[in-house]
Amino acid sequence: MRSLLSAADNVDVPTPREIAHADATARILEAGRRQLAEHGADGLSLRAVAREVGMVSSAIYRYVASRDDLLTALIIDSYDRLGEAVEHAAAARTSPGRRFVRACHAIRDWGRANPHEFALLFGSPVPGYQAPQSTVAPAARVPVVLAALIAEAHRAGSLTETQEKPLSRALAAQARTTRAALGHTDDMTDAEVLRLLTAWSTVTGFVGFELTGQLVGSFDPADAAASYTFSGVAHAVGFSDL
Amino acid sequence: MRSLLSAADNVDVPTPREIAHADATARILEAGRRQLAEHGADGLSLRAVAREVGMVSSAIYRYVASRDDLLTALIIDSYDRLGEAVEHAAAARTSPGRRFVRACHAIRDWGRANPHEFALLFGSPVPGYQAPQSTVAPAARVPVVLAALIAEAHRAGSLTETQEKPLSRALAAQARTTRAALGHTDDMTDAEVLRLLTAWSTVTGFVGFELTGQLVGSFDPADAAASYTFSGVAHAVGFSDL
DNA sequence: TGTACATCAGTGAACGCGCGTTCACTGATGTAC
DNA sequence: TGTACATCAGTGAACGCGCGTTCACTGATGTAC
Repeated sequence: MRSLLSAADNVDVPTPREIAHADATARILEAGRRQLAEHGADGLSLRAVAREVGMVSSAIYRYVASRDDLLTALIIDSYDRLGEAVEHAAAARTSPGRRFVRACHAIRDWGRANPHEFALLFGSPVPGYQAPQSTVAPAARVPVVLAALIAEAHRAGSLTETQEKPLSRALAAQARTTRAALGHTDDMTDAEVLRLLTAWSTVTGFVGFELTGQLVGSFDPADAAASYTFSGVAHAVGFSDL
Repeated sequence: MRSLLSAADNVDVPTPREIAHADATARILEAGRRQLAEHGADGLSLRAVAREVGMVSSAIYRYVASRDDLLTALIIDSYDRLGEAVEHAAAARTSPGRRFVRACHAIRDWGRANPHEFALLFGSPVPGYQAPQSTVAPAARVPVVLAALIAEAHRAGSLTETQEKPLSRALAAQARTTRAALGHTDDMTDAEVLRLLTAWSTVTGFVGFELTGQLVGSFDPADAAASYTFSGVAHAVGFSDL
């Protein structure tokens, strides 16, 4: 009976061993996250992770194929956490424009709280490391949120139509592909997706400046400048409901 | 007579030994630059540099106090090269607005040609490394160039006055300080220096996206998007002479 | 229900590596008289 | 002009370190009959 049960359950219900394995993997990821937060991507070492979870270094290989494997998992995890924070901020009950600004602030807040992770995602490419396909979807989460807000305003007709420069054929094709990838073939113009690109660049660039200390001596406590800039960004995107 | 000569010359003319020392230092910097370009900041090792210049590793310490010392020198060098490229682009014989766009492209071009250096300047903070005061002036070169173009257009009266949101007291104070630091107390408004901040953020963010592969699958060969974006940036700053 | 076997988690030692930095040294190049 | 001495460039060995990864192993936990 028991064997029958477990045979049936094996299809979807995890065995105790599988649970333990998943638990240990989670603890390793958590330790890796702490390592990453404290010492940055280059300070991430399997041996240190092992030490932190109370294993001998070789035991890690039961759960993780290599250092690069762990790093990839942490990148995906970081994208997901940032994405989650931004999605949460964008889910407020206000106008799309206000939610857009909130999303920008969420990006900044997350970056300030997790500077090394932010740098891992948007800063230097880790030498010798090539991001695999599995990071693509998580990486798109933030743009997807921003795009949804723009499309919402577009549908509501509240997005200001600025006079647009004509796009070259190549650029228009890229814009169309990108809109399709974001799921907005019909409720977003080519010019709008390009304004999204600009906005997203501005916010990331601003936060990058702040985190790498470029603003020291000018806009150093950058809260006021951030608010001003993000409002301006939303305005430039065309939101009229700020 | 010789001793008199060399005594007199010692004040400003370098002795042969000083020349040799400067030469070796230059060769070490050059090797460090190559290391940095190829393997990134974390792949930079004094031993590898020593190998490349044909010295034994300990000999490097005749010329460089430590690894961090070399890294600082390379950071300054990178800022200076980027600054030089941008200054050169901004020196063309056209309208300030067009020169501004040219400067943006120069930033992008330099970043694409020197991705690891770009990442060193604007990407992740190197773990455990604190940028010393000596990097501040070189770091300001690009903003200084952009600010000069804005001020030039301001003086010519060709800068569009958009309706500005009022600044908070704190932000206005920072804007004033920044204008003063850039040497534009009288020919630039607070709003204008904030538009500079936004523009500079956008360009850096855009180039960062491109270099870290965030644009793969959307605006991947990013030339067209870059041109479009940088024109838009210049327009947003207020240039009407594009 | 109890025994025999397979699976898996974690150990401990070892591999080879490259690193930054120190130190006592050998020669060559300059300087002072 | 020639000798005595100081300065500096570069050598070679060594230090202690932490790393990623492999491998043969011990026990404990599960599975099959």
